Amino acid sequence: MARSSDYLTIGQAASRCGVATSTLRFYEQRGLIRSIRNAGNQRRYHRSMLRRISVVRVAQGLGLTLAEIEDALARLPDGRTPTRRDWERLSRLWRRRLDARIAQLESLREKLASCIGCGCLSLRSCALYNTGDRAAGRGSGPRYLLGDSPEPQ
Amino acid sequence: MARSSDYLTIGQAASRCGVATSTLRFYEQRGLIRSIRNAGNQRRYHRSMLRRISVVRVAQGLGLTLAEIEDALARLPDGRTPTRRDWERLSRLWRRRLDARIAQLESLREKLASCIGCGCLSLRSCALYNTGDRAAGRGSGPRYLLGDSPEPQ
DNA sequence: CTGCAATTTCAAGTTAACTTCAAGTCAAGA
DNA sequence: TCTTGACTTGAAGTTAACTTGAAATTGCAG
Repeated sequence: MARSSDYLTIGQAASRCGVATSTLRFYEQRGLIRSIRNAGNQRRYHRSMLRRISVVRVAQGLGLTLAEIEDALARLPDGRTPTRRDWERLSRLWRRRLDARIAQLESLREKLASCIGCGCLSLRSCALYNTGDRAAGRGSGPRYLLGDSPEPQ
Repeated sequence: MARSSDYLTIGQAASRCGVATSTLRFYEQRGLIRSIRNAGNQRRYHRSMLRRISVVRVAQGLGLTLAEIEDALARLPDGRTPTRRDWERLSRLWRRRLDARIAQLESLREKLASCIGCGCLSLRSCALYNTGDRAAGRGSGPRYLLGDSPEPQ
């Protein structure tokens, strides 16, 4: 029942999704995607997995971390590839994140505009400096440019 | 002529700017800021340096990397702390970055909205998937969530 | 003068999201 | 069968922006 054309090698899957093969192995190791093995221990991806990879990539484009994406996908019943309905729910959820981020940037822009003339940058009085938008201080590592998640989950 | 109150210890400067002392040492090592040394080889920051640190932090809040900030500050005559006029120019420049980023996110939001119903995520036809907004593939390291600089410099 | 907090330097660690490398195995066309 | 390209694993490297740690000084209050 499973035609061989339903399965792709890692190279085929990677080129279809526009990612490197190393990325797919990495995603699999993180548990974001899955594969089966052929007789020679090589990965084979079911075509439906392409959809799941796409969702991951779109979510990344929206600014989600792999951990958040992992979490969202893990909430799908028995780890299935998102159905149309799942995707509807996910994209609605993520849209709110995007809205929040845009609002944040717009507020920043306003503050910047009102500060262009004043040049104050006073630590006490400048709204721009006291915006609190900076992704600050939790642990080491790079500072994330998209800022903190406004609403976890 | 230089009152001692014109100079701050690293701890004082750090707490005034809301950063860690290690951050100031790191910035100095990167050439973003400067200090003089007292008799006992400890750093002393002139009050005007607080302003420069503020500019760095604001720029980071706008999503610029330290390399870009470094570059912008390096264009100021003999590395002076930004004057009101300098800040005017810088903030106008950075505002354009912010505008571009907001526009990018808004376009993404539109695409997402139009995809909520369709659930296609087709690699060929889906606008969302083919937005090209992902900060992809230049070298190793983390992928930056703010995307590529739309206009270098 | 004592004692403790703040500071110094330099090296190494942290985090995310991957990539690169080494050394070997598998697949498939000529 | 030969050869070449795709695939395997695990470990280590990459990048940004810092932080942490160790061992030694310095500053200042009492």
